[in-house]
Amino acid sequence: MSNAYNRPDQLSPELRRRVLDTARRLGYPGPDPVARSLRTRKAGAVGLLLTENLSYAFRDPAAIGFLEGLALACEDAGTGLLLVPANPEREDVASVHRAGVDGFVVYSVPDDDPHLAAVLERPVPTVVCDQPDLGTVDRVGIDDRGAMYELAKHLISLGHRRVGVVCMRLARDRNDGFVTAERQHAAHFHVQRNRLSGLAEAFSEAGVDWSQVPVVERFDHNMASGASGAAQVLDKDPQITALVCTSDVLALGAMTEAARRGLRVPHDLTVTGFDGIREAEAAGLTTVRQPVLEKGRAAGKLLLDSNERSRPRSVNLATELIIGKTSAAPRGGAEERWFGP
Amino acid sequence: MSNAYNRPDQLSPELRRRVLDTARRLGYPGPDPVARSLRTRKAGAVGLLLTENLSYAFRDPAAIGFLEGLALACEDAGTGLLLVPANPEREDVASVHRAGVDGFVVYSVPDDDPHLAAVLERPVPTVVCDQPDLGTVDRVGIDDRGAMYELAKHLISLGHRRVGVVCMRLARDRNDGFVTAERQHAAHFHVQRNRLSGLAEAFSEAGVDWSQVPVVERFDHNMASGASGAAQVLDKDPQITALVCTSDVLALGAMTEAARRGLRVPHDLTVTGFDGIREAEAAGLTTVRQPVLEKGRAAGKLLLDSNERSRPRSVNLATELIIGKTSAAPRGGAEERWFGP
DNA sequence: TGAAGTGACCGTAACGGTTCAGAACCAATT
DNA sequence: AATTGGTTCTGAACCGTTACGGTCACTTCA
Repeated sequence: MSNAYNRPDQLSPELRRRVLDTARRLGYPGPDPVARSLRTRKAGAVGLLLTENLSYAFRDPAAIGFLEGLALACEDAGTGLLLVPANPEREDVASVHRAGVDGFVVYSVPDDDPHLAAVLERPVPTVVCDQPDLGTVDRVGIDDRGAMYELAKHLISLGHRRVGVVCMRLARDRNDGFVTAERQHAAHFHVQRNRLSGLAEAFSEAGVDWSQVPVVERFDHNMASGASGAAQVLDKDPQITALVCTSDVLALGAMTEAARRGLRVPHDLTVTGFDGIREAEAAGLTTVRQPVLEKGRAAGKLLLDSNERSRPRSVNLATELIIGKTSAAPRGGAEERWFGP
Repeated sequence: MSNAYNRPDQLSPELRRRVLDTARRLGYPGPDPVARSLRTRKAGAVGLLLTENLSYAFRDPAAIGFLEGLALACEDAGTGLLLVPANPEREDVASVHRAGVDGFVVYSVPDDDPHLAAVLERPVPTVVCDQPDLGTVDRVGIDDRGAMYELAKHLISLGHRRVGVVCMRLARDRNDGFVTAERQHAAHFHVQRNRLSGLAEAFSEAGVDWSQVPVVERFDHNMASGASGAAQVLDKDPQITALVCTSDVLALGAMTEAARRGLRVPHDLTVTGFDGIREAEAAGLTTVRQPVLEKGRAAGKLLLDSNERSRPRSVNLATELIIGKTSAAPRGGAEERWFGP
């Protein structure tokens, strides 16, 4: 039977035809993929776990780029891509247990996410992306810390000393407001933690007391968050000359808030982002470009040819500092601001 | 055993603990999802089939919106979403046979796509989207024909009589060039066929000989196609006053070509799109807005509560004609063009 | 004291394929 | 006639789980 469908050379054409005929006559719908998977121990799909609601993957430009790259790797291998629903609100990891996949890609979830723990318990190869190196599974990412350090050096060389920061969520709990040094240091999101730490290091080296720098966190990642975060920072210290955002989306939001306040970018305020999404390029944003598509593709490749016996691999992709037209030297003295718009 | 994991109430806490303990000691990785699926006849995932390479889904704005809506419906139901790799170049439908899913959503594939045929043979509920009503499975879509008819009426009322068209691929074979009446009529993509037919009807009613209207087809769907398609139409008949594109992406590309030629939109040339994507709104494009996200969500909902015994449902969502700033009455006489730039 | 009732626990039969060993068959060689 | 070799075909084991019915001990009530 199975042979008739999958191994035509194993039997005579006549028998094959007869088998297939009666199969059709009996209304047999063809081999059941699940039963086949059980026997062959191959699901023909890889699972993708992300920190956010499933639909978030289609709203965030960087996530979309990552997905596109991952999808490219999958279709090259003829593998399906299963988006695993992992509601971050609930601790329900059943969806991870239920996923019939040959491996997992985990994209930017908090270190202590129960879904991640559930994935690691599954006896299938796993690639984590934008996560700390666990030592036990493959990893792909960038040098977030170094890239942000370089961006900060750029701002410092322009003369910025009084800055503010808007960052994405740092942990699973919602904290829309200022961030303590404590919380910065203990952030559960690898990416955010390292970007902040790169910033802190560069500015500390330049003699800035980092503990005095206003850092505002936003749970939701969209332009509105960037705008309101920027507002909160600017309210706290109107004299900052540069606003560093840990993502382009936040930075684009911050730009709208600056415009709303009549602050000209970069003349009155320097704004920087991170990611290098298309919209940022169009806006001429100073940012760090990271190869999101390549990241997805690399993750897929790593997963799909994981030789059981190779030690966990760790891949760092290159980033590029993009100096756009949203960064410039600060205006003369801060007191000038009194005569500003 | 199974009970220890899934049915804590069926056994004493003490035994449960003991079972789980020894399971851990023996290195038992938890119940196998594939075997579970086989037994329970539930895969916990729905499959998505689209006409293009998998990664296309993440490049096309309308497809992204659809996916987001579908993902929303899935996460509401706690279901996974499996992207089925269906390379349109190859006739290989194995990926459809291999997909362990509880149902399929088919999004905008050609009528004669072998993958679609393979899906229909699978004994699982299916929802087709942007496809003709097959009568046997659920369908969700819009009134492409009516919406385009309405758009055409708008152009006609502005005074346009000499127009050109750039459309997306009409069949599985690549035909980057002019389209015969034959090919328009026999188009295998339901959406394109109906949009063209709505156009043809409206303009025919207005006394235009549709067989003389230049219609250009592009296989790849991106802005570059829109630009080159516009170029081809304008080369053929420089005197057209309006360029109708069957998607916003094509229209945005057409706008760049118009700009390159020094044609001011809408003063020298009216350009219209279809879909109502964000970028079109930003550009002030005259277009038909369709609720792509709702379409995805509706498809998911339909699939996820498909009562076995209900007759196939057909859902048409409402569209809205958006009159932007890329459409206006044609300039005086066409001969004026001779003094143009 | 015995019958009936209640839980907790256990054993087994599918689920629907794939795989592989070996049976059956036929032809050719010794 | 018996051995060998090769091909085609059949049957059974296995993949790992869940559903279900049955056993067993223990309680309750007449």
